[in-house]
Amino acid sequence: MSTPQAARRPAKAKDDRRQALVQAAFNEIAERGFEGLRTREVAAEVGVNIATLHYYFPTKEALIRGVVELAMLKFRSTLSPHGSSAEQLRNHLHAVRQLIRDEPQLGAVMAELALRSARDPGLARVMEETNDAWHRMVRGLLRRAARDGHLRPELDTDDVASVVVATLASTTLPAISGAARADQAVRQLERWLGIADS
Amino acid sequence: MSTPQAARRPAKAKDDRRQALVQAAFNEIAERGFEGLRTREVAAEVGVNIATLHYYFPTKEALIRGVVELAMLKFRSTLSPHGSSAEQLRNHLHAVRQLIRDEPQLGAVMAELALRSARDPGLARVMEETNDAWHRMVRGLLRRAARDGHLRPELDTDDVASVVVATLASTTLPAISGAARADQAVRQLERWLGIADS
Amino acid sequence: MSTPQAARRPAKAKDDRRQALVQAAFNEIAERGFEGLRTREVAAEVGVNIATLHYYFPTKEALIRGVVELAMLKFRSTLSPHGSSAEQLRNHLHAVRQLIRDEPQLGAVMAELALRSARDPGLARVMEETNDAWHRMVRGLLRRAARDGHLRPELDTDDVASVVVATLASTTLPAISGAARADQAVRQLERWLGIADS
Amino acid sequence: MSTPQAARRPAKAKDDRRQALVQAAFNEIAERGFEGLRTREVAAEVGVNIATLHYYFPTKEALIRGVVELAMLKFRSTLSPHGSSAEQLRNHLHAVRQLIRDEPQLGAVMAELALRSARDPGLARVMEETNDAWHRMVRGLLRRAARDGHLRPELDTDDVASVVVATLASTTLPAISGAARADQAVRQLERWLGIADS
DNA sequence: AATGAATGAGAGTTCATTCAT
DNA sequence: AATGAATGAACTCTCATTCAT
Repeated sequence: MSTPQAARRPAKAKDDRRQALVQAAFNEIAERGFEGLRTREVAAEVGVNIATLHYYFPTKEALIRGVVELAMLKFRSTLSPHGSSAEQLRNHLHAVRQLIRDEPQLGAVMAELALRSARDPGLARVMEETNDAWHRMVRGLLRRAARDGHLRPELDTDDVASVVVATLASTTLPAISGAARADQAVRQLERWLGIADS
Repeated sequence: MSTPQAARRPAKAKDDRRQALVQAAFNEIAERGFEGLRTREVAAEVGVNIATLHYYFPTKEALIRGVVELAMLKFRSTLSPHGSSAEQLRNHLHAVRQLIRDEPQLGAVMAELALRSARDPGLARVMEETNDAWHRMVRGLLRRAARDGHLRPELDTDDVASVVVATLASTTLPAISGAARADQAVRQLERWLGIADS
Repeated sequence: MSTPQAARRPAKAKDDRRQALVQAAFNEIAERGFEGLRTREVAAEVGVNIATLHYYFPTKEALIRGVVELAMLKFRSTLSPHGSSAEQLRNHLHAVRQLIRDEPQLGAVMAELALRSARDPGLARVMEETNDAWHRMVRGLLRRAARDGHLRPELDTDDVASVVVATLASTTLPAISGAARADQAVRQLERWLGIADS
Repeated sequence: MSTPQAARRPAKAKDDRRQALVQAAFNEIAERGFEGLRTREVAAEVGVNIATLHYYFPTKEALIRGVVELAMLKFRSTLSPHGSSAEQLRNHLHAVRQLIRDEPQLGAVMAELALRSARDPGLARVMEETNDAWHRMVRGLLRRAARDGHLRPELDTDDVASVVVATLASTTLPAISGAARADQAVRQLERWLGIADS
């Protein structure tokens, strides 16, 4: 039906539209919460008919699963450490802090997903995996820093990782941890870890 | 017709039913989130007609405001410190940790409210007040502990309070901070503060 | 509990409250139409509980029947002719015109009742009686005026009465016959009848 | 699949259903008044789901505005005079009289709208425009008739038009102006205007 | 005589989903 | 691949009415 050479790449176009719908749903959840997520609004944001949305996602739940994937993708892409061994820990703290500051939508969606996972075992599994990966990564950074002498060796890296992750995670709840408080917390974390700038 | 002791107190009865409805709504939010809050379900849980619910609360929003009050009451009642000056800090950490562990519903509702406050300025104000009070209280405990020599004096109590509050607050997101992780985080906090049990 | 002299006149008091409720319902119908008649609003206007209204009027329909009575009473009290034989006709035109102008509420209620009578045979009978009485009265005035030489004798008093009643009745529909138009119509009627002032 | 003549016209089909819903609402108002207008009943009369009604009309008020348009259309289509100059006036009286007789529903709806316009400024404007147009048209007929010598020249055409319109309008209130009375009134109007048949 | 509390039935409206085209 | 039209189920809210006191 289409020559290999000048083929209209249907799979690609289809994927584009799928992604556009997922991104629109992501935006809606960030702005209005699951409480205010309306499939019609998502379709309208992309400029397609509501029936078209159901062509790509048979149910609202399927669309939400798409949002979960997207959110995990966005979040995990920030996790990978970079920079020299000594700086990776501080880099990570700053990266996550900045991620939530620059794209608060991701924080909002992550928090919405965290709450929803209490009622959705499948989602709970996904969230747990992501969270475990995060915890392991932070713990790895801590161990390396300790080995390199940048950290007091008597620290239990598992426990410290829990505080780090907990503190960073709480920045997704703006009502509880305002921007200023989030900065204070991260700064104090750096002091305790002995990796403060100055 | 009624003994003085068990006298019928109509005002009390009305308050009772109001509270029963608020508590039922509280439970529903904890279990299903705002996403799944249905007035009919709330009425059914109390065993009254949906019209009766609207007799006490003209709108769903009014009912939700009732839930906000209840949640704030429940949470603030845990804030008041107790115990000797030296132990108050540790007591508080344990009290909040235990509160979320024993009544995870309160944690769930607090987190739901935190997310909702992003779309509800009135709620945002209430949450901010409560949170500020919490922060101030923790900071007060830290200052007293520092003055009494139980804490390293060079610590910035404002920043440390932010970490403490952030860590404790994150325990309301079970998906991010499982029970074990929450315990680890609190333990590490105690170590850093120098108030560990053993 | 009360001496015979200073007796609380229960029958009278009861009637007073009944009448207050009917008058309040009358006002509501005038302001919002049957479409907007709410028993709770009627009770509130009188300052009593909704259950008290149902003590006096078992159903909404019973209250409406009270309003019908009141409207008929108010309207019929304007019908009785007065003044010298020669002036009675003009007096009547002016009286009705002024009644609707001064108490537009009565006009509104009469029109509401007129429409409702299409669906309420009992009301239709009452309205027909009142209207027939009105028509007969106008016709009587016309006949007397003709007999006294104040009117052209060749007029068919029945037909003329129909025009007079129709024209006056239409003043209850403000949307169709504004105040100015109503005045014009009455003036022209007087000219045709030869009873104009100047 | 479809002949050019009976081609499926989607735009037309949509309009058809819209009109069917408006006509059904029109019928309901005529039969039960605004007091008894139920959207579910309207949808049922057309044989569609209540949600379908809301697909075409987002709110009940929007549906009512459709009814207003329809009523105005129906009424105004009768206004255009026809016949020779001398007969136009009589034709109009008969046409309106017959309209209300043959389609009493239109009369009922017009009266309902007249009453409602007291509480609905937008509707009041529409009614006033239609009514003014009617009044002007009747006055125009009167002036032409006077010019052509068919009418006594001393008549104030504005005032006479008011009586004519008022009398005809009152025929929409069956309770006040029964069929026989309406005929009498129109007959007498013709006599006064000197345009009676015999 | 009067009321606060409660309710059944039903109102308008919303929403995810389906289906013919 | 896409859509306009349609729907069933459910939602919040209303209202006349009832009942124990």
